[in-house]
Amino acid sequence: MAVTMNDVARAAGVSLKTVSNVLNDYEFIRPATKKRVQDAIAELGYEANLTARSLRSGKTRMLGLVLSDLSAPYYAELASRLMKAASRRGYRVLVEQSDAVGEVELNALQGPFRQLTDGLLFTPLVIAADTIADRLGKKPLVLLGEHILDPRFDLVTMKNGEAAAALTAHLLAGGRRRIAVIGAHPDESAGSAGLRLNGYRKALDEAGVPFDAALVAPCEWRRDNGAAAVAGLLDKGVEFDAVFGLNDVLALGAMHELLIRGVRVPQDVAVAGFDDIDEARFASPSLTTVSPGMEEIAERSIGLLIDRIEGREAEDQAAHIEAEFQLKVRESAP
Amino acid sequence: MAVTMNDVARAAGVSLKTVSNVLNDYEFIRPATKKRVQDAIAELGYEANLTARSLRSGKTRMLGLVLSDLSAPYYAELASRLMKAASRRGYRVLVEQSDAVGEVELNALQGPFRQLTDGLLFTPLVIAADTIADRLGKKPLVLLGEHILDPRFDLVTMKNGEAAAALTAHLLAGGRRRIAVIGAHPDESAGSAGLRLNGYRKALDEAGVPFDAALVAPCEWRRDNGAAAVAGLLDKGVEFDAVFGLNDVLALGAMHELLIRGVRVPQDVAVAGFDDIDEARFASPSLTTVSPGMEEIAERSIGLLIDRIEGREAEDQAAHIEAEFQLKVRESAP
DNA sequence: GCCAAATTCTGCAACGATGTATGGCAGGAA
DNA sequence: TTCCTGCCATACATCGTTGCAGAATTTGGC
Repeated sequence: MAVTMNDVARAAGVSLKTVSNVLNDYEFIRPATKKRVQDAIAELGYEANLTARSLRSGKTRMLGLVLSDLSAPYYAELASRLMKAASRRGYRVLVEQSDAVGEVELNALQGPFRQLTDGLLFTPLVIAADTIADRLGKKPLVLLGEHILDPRFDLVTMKNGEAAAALTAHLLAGGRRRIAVIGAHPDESAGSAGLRLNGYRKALDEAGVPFDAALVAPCEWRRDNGAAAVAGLLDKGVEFDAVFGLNDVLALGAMHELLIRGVRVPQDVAVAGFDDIDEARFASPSLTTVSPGMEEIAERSIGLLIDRIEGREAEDQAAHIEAEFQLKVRESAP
Repeated sequence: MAVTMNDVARAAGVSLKTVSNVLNDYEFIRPATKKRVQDAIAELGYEANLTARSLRSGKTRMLGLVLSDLSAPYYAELASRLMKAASRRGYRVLVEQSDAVGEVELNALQGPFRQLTDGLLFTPLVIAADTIADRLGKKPLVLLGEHILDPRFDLVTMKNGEAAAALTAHLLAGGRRRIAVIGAHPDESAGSAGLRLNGYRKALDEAGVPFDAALVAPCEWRRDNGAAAVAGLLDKGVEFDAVFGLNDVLALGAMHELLIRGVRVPQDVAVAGFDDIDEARFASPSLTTVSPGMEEIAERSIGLLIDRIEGREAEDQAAHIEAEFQLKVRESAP
């Protein structure tokens, strides 16, 4: 049905292999032959069969991206950028949503998903470094965003702790003393939540402000949870003059709840988030947050992964890349 | 390197083809044989090579999704749902971002992207129905969201016109008479923008409110454009008591600009959007909008596409499915 | 116990590309 | 003339799977 290399070969009066050689830029081909083949290709509208090529070469030119949920704005923006960066280098990205379910994460590491891709960008939310190492095959893997600083794995991330500390310091400098933290993950210290919480505590320490566990609300990073967490604090009568949402959607959910209840932002309570999603700039009031250098993260993680795949990177050492962050001071916490 | 069907066959003491038969649920296999094969598979940790299977069968069990930009919240949420719906049926989704560039849309229809997928979910923003028909191969295609109501194509969409009319009627019922519209696409009538604008005009007509072209601001559907459009209207001195953003991010951008300039929402100007993205519920004030029945859209478009792929649907007639919408009245336009 | 039919299993040839090995044919050196 | 080298093109095997056709075995009816 479709035009194959064989048809092209027949049309150009050469062997099948010569067509293959033309396509793969083989050195020794008479210009005249090359032209005949290329003309035949154009005439017949030949397109290489990627599946056959993959079977033969063992490469798919697809990268896997494993994240919890594409509908989360941060991941959506990141995925969009990653796909564009990959596309520029001749790769596609296949996305797998784990919903933070360990089994799905595992399957992404070894199952059919792995087979379909030449390398993986992985955001491990549930499974641990040793599990990854166990199940990891020979294909390259770059960890994304979280902070499993393990000599076995490449990692591209941002300065979670430093950024959180800088943001907290900013709130403290604004005179806030009781800063609620929303979105902690108590059983985890290496993930973004843990690192950001550490940054927060460090900034408090440095300012000599005591840490109060009552101000920390654990929850998953969703808008409605942010709102519920603030509601919980208010209902319990916990006093606070600022809210630090460990990511933007949490902060925005929290801000919504505050405003509904007549709490003024930032006059009564300042609000700050983390991620600088597009929405943060246009919220009302606009949201003070940390910009994680997403463009740099996308570009460098794709670059690193493809370098590994194509063997351009020394294999003996894992790369640990930390993108630069920027504090974005806006209305919600001036 | 990897375990192949041949290895399994040897281990189970059967022919390679019998292993294949077991994997493909061939009817006539002795239970004992089946078990021997399955045990061998489990023991060796055999996993089918999807590339080889694709080459042989001509199917990839991947669906293509073509949209303009995954970082737009509506598309991100839609893509997430589509991927989950596809996953339940044993398919994966490969996303292509067109950035509303015609050439990319074309390539998605016929290039390598098409080859990698068994069927396409396509949101045509630039190219026209005839172009699609020209370049369309034999693989199934379902149009998504836009309104190319053409007997040649399957279409899953929502009642854009009706919903826009209902929303406009709601604003009119609230006493608004000068409703600005943001995000029109003047050169296009079959797309979402055109249909929604028509619905708006229809509702005005029915209420006997004159249409004023000065109230219509054309722009692409981005948050910053929404803000800029409102700024333009205000600066030009155009009077209005409501803003209808043709989608939510436009409305949210508009609302942001209004609030910055001290215009009260909804007291001075009501604001309404379209899409009911997650963010709408948590904006401040929360955004009145139209919920497009996204779950239904996702479920039915995936179902339809897979039915076509697997030949379960009569081929002689295109399906035109319109999901039900819901008006979500919130604070921004009570 | 025999034959036809039903069941169970197998071998071969693809799917469409690429790597390896090798075959011709020039032209220059011996 | 003979041999070698460099250039260009080809044949064959192969990647791992499934469709087709048919071989081998069992079953059932009488």
